[in-house]
Amino acid sequence: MTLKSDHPLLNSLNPSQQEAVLTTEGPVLILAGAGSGKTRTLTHRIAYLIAEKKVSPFSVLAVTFTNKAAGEMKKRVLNLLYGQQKADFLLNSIKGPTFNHPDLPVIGTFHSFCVQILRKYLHLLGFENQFAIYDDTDSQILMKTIMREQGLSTDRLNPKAILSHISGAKNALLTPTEYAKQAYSTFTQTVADLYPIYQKKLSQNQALDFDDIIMKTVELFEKEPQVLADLQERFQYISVDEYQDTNHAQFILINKLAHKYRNLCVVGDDWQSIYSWRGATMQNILDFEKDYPEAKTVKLEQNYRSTSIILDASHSVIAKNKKRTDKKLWTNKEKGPKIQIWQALDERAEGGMIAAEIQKILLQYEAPSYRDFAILYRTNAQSRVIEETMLRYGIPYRVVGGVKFYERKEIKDILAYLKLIVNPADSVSLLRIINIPPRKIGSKTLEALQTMSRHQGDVPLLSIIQNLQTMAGNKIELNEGKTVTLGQFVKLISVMQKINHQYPASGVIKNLLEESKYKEFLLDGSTEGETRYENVQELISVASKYDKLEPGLSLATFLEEVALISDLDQFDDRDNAVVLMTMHMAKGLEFPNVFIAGLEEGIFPHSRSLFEPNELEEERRLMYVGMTRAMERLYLLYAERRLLYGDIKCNSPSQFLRDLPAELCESNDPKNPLAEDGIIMETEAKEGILANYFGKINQQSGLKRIPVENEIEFYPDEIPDPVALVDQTEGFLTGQIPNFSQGDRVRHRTFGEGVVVKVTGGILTIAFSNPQIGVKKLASSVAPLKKIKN
DNA sequence: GTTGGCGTCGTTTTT
DNA sequence: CGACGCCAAC
Repeated sequence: MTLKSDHPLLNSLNPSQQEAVLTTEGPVLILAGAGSGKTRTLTHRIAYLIAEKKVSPFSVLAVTFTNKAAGEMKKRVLNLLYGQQKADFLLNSIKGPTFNHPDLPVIGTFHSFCVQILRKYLHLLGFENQFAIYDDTDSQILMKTIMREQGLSTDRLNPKAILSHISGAKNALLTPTEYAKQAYSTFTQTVADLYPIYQKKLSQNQALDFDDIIMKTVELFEKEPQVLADLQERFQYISVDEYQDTNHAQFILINKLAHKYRNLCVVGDDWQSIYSWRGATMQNILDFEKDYPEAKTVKLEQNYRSTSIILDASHSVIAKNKKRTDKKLWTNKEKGPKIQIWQALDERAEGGMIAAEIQKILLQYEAPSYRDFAILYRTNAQSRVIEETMLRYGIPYRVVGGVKFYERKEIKDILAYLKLIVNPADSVSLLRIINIPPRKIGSKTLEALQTMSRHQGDVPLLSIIQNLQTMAGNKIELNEGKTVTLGQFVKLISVMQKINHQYPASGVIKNLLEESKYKEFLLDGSTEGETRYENVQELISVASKYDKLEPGLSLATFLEEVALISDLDQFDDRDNAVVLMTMHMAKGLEFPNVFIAGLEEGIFPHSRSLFEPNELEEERRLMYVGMTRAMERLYLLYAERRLLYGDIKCNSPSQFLRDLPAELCESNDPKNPLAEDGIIMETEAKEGILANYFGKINQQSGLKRIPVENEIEFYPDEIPDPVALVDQTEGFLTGQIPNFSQGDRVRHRTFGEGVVVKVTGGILTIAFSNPQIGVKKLASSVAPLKKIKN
């Protein structure tokens, strides 16, 4: 291949990247390792197509998984094409998708791209083009309603589990009939019964759930060949980012689109496939060369992100996986500091060690700022304690994900109102807010309305209420008072619909707050109410970004984007704050300093995947993703014991630590977390701690040990901390919580009931009523004990 | 119809 | 430990 390295779009790229850019025609598979300049290559390739190959931007499509990735790509492509000034101007002046813009490429997520198509063509499938988009919560409410109607108890059958099976079916493009054919158990049979009802209800509400958005688009392509042909003709050059995360439906969707011109460029890394639980099939990327035999494959193996120590260590972790392609990343970067493996006393000390280290680095080096640090974890629940520590240390932080803004009650309420205003058929939204603020419309009234709706062929509830006014003397036992109340609600909605024709999105919300009395309802004098009101104000400011659009369209566009927004999109890397997020969320990001917390068996790898080899491999890929976020320093932490689901647990250090080469690491653990026999098994809490304190010290692997710092210093002095402290003289742990005294009756999780006969420091001597167990000594701070009434 | 108290339940990752 | 659902009392 001749290298035109003097070309401005090529001269900053390495040879493999250039090759990827220059292969403009036909299918291309770019296997891009972590930190290998994947986005850079993709954006340069798109810019090259347009600027050099004179492909019309209108014919270019690039699909990503997150809005953030799409936004980033859009920004970078426009920068390359037009320079920063014009790019910024363009980005600011266009709101919403570029689907209908003649001079810009379409760069968006799978979902937003499909929504654009469906807004235009869904009527061909018997839906209205102004459909609503249901999120998980909406779907759950709907499913619960269905199950109640079907007389299925939501106690015995979990609506979430049913929905997740339906989701799986949709990801595999199975219609209710097809799903029913392969139902193999009583549970899947139940799912097979509920799936068609769920679809019918969605359709009555003129709503699609997330999976429908993809599946309906594929259905549209199948049933309307002309639509597909038009789109094939339009999108002659297609790129897909993170191809390893596509599910079957997305795979089919893209293949249909690319079928005619076959100019399909997919980019991905099977080592970073972490969404199989959501239907992603890594097989799509592994099979690309089979699906497109003429494909050109380019491997990007030079890593520009991490030090060689981080790169080598993460490589030895991923190398343990059996199912993966072979590649070897390399770097020009220096070795860098060793990976720090730290054992903390408990989850609070873990947070303390992280906070102290952040402060230490900030003092030691002038350059880093808070935004250079990320704290990653497996589950959102872990963020809480770390957050508290950050607060105590006065370190500015930002939690991405977790308690989600768009899932807050007040936000969902306002959005439900807005959805109903735009789409009066949306009865799920109606049910959510018809009695918020309280209007004395309770379950009795609603049941009556729902019955009427069913008898009239599932007419939307709002129409039922409207008709109540006209058909005087309705036969259902709704007294006049109720009819009046309901009439007021209908009036409110119709007033708001008029307002929607006069004001842009933010104006509609402001009016709504007054008209519906929702503002009064929130501002009840409590501080909590004020916070909620602030959240609503925040929503208004988001909505005001759509104020340039004409009334009506403004609100509709706002709702559409909000429905597909994720919390990652709220993450602003210009914020000067330490970032806390899950490793899933962190994919695609990079930070100079990364802490991974909670490296314990049962947490990471998660307990649910411990016994399933495929899932364990996915956990290991997640570990790989987490580690490769780090540029300079990487810290891996685990706690000796941890408060988990209300109990104190002692988990052994994560098995992934054992995959690390000792010479690349330093540890403060007196035992060796890297060695097989240094691992204590999960045991009764007390035994775990004793094993840790008196257990065999394993020195054989050559792991470099750093001086053990006094863990207590990680708790700030000024704040009294009730957590157990190490009693140096006895070598035992003395607990302050909870306080037991002689004579207390207690219940132990496994030993059953007993009586405290002696208290020495934190050690309780308990006589259990079960003679097989007898008298035991337990550490009060960690034993799973509860006081019970005498 | 609304409120609050109490008990039970389940605890992953998310476009 | 926390969210949520159910039931009993207002």
